[in-house]
Amino acid sequence: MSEGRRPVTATDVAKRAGVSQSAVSRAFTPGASIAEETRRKVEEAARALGYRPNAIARSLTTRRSRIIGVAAAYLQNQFYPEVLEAMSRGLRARGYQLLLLMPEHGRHADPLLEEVMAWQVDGLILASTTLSSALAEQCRSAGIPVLLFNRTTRAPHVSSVTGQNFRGGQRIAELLAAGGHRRFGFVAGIENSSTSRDRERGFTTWLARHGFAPPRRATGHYSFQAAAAAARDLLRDGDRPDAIFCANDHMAIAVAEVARHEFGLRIPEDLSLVGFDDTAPASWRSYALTSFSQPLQPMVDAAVALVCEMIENPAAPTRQAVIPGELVIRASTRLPASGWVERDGQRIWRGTESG
Amino acid sequence: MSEGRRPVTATDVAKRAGVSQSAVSRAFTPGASIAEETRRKVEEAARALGYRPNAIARSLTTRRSRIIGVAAAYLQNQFYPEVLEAMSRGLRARGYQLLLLMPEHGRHADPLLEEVMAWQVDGLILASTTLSSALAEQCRSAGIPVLLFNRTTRAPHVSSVTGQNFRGGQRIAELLAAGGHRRFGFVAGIENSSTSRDRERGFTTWLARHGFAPPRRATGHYSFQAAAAAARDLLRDGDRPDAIFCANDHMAIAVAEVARHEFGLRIPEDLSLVGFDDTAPASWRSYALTSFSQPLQPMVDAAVALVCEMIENPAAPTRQAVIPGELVIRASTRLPASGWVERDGQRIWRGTESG
DNA sequence: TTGAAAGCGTTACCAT
DNA sequence: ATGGTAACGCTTTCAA
Repeated sequence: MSEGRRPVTATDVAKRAGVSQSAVSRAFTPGASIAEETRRKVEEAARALGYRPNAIARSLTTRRSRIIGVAAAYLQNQFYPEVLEAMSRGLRARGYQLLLLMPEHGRHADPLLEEVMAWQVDGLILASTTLSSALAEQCRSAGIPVLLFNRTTRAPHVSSVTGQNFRGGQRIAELLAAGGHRRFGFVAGIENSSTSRDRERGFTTWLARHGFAPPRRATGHYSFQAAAAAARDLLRDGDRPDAIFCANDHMAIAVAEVARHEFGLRIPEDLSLVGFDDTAPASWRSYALTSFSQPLQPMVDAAVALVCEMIENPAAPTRQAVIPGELVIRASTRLPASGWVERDGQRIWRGTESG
Repeated sequence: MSEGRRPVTATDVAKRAGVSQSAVSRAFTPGASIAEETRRKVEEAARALGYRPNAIARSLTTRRSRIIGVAAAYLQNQFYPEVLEAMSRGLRARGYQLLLLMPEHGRHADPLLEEVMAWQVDGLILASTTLSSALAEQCRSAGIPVLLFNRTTRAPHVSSVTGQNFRGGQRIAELLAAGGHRRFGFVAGIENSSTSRDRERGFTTWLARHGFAPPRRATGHYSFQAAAAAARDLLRDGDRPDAIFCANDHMAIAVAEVARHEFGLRIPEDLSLVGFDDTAPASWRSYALTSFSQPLQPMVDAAVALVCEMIENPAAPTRQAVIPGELVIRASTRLPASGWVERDGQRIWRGTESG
């Protein structure tokens, strides 16, 4: 009620508890040496006054903000919101806050650098395939730990967490070939995205090695609209693919819509379709999209652990964590006679090769 | 290169520029009185040293963090990620950062209070229908401006930004009645959510006033799985509804899946379906969901403007902003002979009543 | 317009 | 274990 109430400080608490302000600080510092009796008095006074340590002042003296910047973009793709949600929880569990950094639409993430530096973030997670590598480089050279999530960069010595992009692409080629397909298509994400590139390389490498013609390709820029356009491109002429692998589920859904509703194709009778990520919509019955999974929680757990480790031990060597996924077979692709197992009500592609 | 490089401070810049540290501060403070020549010298030195003002230190003295806490949950619903994205950009444009606060799964948002207080956020946006009102109350009484987004609360004197929930519900009833439906169903979100309640009230009020039987109802808890279960409930017995209004698109999609794939119903021949929010998936051809829109950008713009206003003028009266939407008719409902107009390739329900 | 100096609310380092 | 005191990096008086 009293409007002009000044926020309660440690000094207020100290006064009330009859101890020094330092003692109050100790009472709120986990490992500090303080008598049980003193702590009790402080806690009581703090409770009575409604005191909470000021994180900003603390950051100033400790020179650690306990803030992690997370740069994201492209939240239309269901994968990222769920990542964000899990990251926020994961970081919080370790006492960090998540500062959300969204680049302006122009796609250059570099203005974000201002915020990153100004707020002295303890670490930065780049959770977007589309963000510029320059930002990562600048932060690194400013001594801020940078972790790439769901992407890598050409520059070595940058830690990252990704799924099995290359292997996923291979597995998908395997499954489609086993399903009797011969004319393949690929819808890429953004061209210079490592994620899309690796998935494509896995796909084409396997096909080439097994004597198949290279897939026709089009670019979907990770966007729904652009992926729809890419689908029109691939499906237009007579020699259209009978199986299309899209660099992620979000684009695969766009392709499914175009194939069905604009070209009247049946999936998988006329066209098999595979995505990547295994996001929620992939399991919606209308799409029943075969997809190589990127297990959310393990990936996020790894990212949180890694970034914390980098903060605590800046000298630690960089690491590229690759979290294993699996190819979940649904109704958008033909089911080969063998090569898969059933587990928890899902069909998992085991592959035709050992290993 | 040099590992142990200490961050550059204003004092470093001052030394190099041959001015006082205060002058450096002024050079970076928009309205400050400083000679052009001095500013130039400071800027040059700052550039040379790579100086950026430390936002944390600034916050400590100004007693304004320029951080807005945004509490969200339920990012599975496409509406919220897009809100988050727009909010981050909108806040940034006004010099604020977005601290993402995700409650633990237990659904009690109250532990978030710790962070809100510790970080001295300048304002708090509660962007989730499911977050506890208690948090809002505690913040308000701590003098932190609170804005409810896409929800309201029983307590008066809390500012909010919502869509036209009540009116939307009415419009939907109108459209369905005009389409010749007689047996209505409603899938609620979380029971004590103002948003779901208002939408339902609009729906049932209109139906009652026009002599229709009240809709059968089930609860989807804003969750995909629960909404699917609700659909099974509503569709199971012989006297099933021939039109279902779901409190949001996310649940409507779940209902569509169940109706089609478990009950073999055709939409809209056997069952009309309406959602709310008009999120991206609503326009996907496989669903073509009729939906009352909540225009994202206007809602977010209003929220950002409002929260900034509350920060700058804490004495300002509270406001409940209601952002108008419209009922977009797609193929998931029968199209009445009249009552709608075509605009930008979309069919908009104009209604049978004036006003 | 400018510089000196006093905070802002903590933590960290001293002695004690 | 405790209290005093010096930072932390900035903004904001206040004199000059």
